[in-house]
Amino acid sequence: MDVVPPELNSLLPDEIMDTEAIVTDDDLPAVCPAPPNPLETQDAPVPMETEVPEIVTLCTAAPSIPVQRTQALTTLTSTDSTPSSGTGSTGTQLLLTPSSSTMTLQPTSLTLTAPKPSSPQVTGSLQKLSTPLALPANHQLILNKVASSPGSEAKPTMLKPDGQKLVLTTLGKAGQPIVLALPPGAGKAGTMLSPGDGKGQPQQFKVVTIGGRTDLKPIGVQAVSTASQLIGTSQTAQQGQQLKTLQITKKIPVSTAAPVITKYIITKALNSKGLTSQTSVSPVVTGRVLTQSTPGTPPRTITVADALSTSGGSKVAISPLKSPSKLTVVSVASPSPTSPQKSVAVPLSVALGQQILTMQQSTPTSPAKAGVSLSAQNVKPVQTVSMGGVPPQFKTIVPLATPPNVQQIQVPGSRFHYVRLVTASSGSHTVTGSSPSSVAGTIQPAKPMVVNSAAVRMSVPIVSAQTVKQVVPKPLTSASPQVVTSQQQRLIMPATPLQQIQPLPPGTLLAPAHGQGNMGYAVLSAPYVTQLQQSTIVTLASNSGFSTPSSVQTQARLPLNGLSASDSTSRPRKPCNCTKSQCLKLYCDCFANGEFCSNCNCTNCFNNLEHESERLKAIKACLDRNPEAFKPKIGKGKEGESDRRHSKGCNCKRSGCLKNYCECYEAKIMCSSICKCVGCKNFEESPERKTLMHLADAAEVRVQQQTAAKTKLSSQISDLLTRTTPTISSGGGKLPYTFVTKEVAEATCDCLMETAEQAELSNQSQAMAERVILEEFGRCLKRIINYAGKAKTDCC
DNA sequence: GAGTTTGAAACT
DNA sequence: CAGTTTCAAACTC
Repeated sequence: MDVVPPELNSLLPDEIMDTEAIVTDDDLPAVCPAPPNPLETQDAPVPMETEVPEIVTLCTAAPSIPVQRTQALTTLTSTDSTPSSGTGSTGTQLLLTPSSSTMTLQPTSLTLTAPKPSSPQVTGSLQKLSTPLALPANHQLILNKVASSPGSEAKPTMLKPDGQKLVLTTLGKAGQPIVLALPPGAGKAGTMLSPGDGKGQPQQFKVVTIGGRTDLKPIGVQAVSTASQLIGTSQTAQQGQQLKTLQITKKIPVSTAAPVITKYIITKALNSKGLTSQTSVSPVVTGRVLTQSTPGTPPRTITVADALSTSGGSKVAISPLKSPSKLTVVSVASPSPTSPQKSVAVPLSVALGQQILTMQQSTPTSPAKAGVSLSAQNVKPVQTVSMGGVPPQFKTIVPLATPPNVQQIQVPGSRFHYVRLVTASSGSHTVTGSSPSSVAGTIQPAKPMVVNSAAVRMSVPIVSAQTVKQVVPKPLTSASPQVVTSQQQRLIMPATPLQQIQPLPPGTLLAPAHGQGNMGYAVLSAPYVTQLQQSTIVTLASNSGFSTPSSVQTQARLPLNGLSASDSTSRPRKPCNCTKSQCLKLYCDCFANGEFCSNCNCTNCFNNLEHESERLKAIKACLDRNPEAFKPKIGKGKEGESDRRHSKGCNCKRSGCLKNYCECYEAKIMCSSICKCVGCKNFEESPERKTLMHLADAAEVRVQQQTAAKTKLSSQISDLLTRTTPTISSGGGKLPYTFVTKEVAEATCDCLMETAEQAELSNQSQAMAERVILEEFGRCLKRIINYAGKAKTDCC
């Protein structure tokens, strides 16, 4: 069994997990469908967003590349999702030619094409990257733009403020990591990545390196420096950004070769201002990196294909959450082709906020082909259905056509919840454990195609999505359904406290992975994980050859609502009790919050994966009625007003806005000018409100004090009794001291507290109260001793 | 826990 | 857009 290495968790930058660091952008479209793939005509055309997503395609240009499986990644092409895009003189090209002898890559070219005519930066600029890459020693290739158009680097303005830098890194395979960095100029091309929302958001710069040797850290460093340069040159606003490099070492079994130690180096840009919203991390999938979330950037599709033969095709979709939220990366296993030479084009489709990054594996049958073809068009496995007006958070990707088994793994101390999806073909692998030390062991040596992935959370901008894309499960078209012994799917899902994220509906995409790669990845939002937990897991287990379904059952289960136990306690979600709405109307809080119902008391609930189609219809209906239906009701008020206010205002008539019927009061905010309430008492100077507040505060303090007192008392009593009992005798002999249980101590505390309260209520003096309490305590002790003695006697 | 009240959502 | 109905949560007893 593969277990997500705990190291991934520990090594992942905090910012990744920090939802607060996520930048939200309402303008981002939820999902960017990948451009139709000419090669895969059977797929229905992917609906396009209103905003045309740009696509970045990484593909290997050299079909004839020597079989050394390694970096087939040769071409990076970013094009507008528009089919016709990409032609234009405006394209920017980056040429990369690895000079390192150690590199198995054929001289290739990295081409970035930004078809956006409107972006001046891109226009007519052809940039070449210095091909002679340094670092042959460590097998690292870092692409830097050697000659860039004068404007690109020199002019920070060239980059849109919110422009995002695209850093493509590595794919390195055994000891040959490659880092591709798109310089600002390229980023321009990157305009594709950062469409001009004009939000002025700082660029994000992330470098992720996967695979390669253990000594890759330097790469990260270098990448960092590069990134820093880029940042410094391209974006003035982002000065002071810091980069962190994470290194994750994994042993990745290769099909026929000995296991290779692969290191994941995640370099992230940190905003010196506090790591906040500007940080994002490129998801690392199966040794591939692909994505960057770019808050404020328009929908874009990035497709990357690399020559990694070991990985299975997969698609990754990250659905934007209503607000920053956690994303889950799910690896999807698919039948792997029999082709020994695993040259696989792996289109990765990831939707970040409005970006979709499509990873797909084309399963070439050519035995000796290291060549990788990759294009956005290969996104076929995933079908995106446009749901007009559906918010991004509802962007949904329908479960895999061939649902995998899911195994949930919770790594102690990790904020991520891992769920592994295991395809039916998987053997009887069992989870080896989540201990950090088992990293290398987490991957079955027998699984040649297993690729490591890192859990990455990306910042997902809030999208005011006008469209919803739904990914429909596609039938596996991959060639040979050869059964692979180790097809595994791993779902990595960070679970963060809900309060940190806006509840998000399923925004996930699970695309059937094709090809040899046994791993696919998808990003799931927590609700989906919950659903998977509820349904898919079991279902899949049943129909799969998975020999140890029980193991699935016994896997650490995700806490409710995708929250860890601690998280759940921090903000438990109230279960709904809907009876007539099928939980498909806004009456239902779960639905309104974009969550699946989980552990609710509802009847005839349709707010789950089993009724995804109905649910989507309902979502659409709600959005038709009110496009803002799923947006947070509590938002920022106008200038001069309170920071928080109800977006629509309340309409209370009888509650005085001082009961929880009032949405303003419930949100603990005061009514504003837009409220239409009658007899409102929920305003700053309201005496009633102040009284309520004081009462509430007093009550809260009282509860806290009582709790603290009880705890302390319990501890003291327990300690006292524990120490004294052995010597306490009743009728001679020692009493069993095990009778002082927690329950006994607590019961004693309850008695004392009750006595204290009665004394307080009867207005007794403190001295008197203390006396009464002590007397009660004495009685309690006596009773305890008596019972203990009796128990001893009975026992004897 | 049952019944009532309340206001948002849905409907007309 | 206004009035009415439906609905589920909040509240009361």
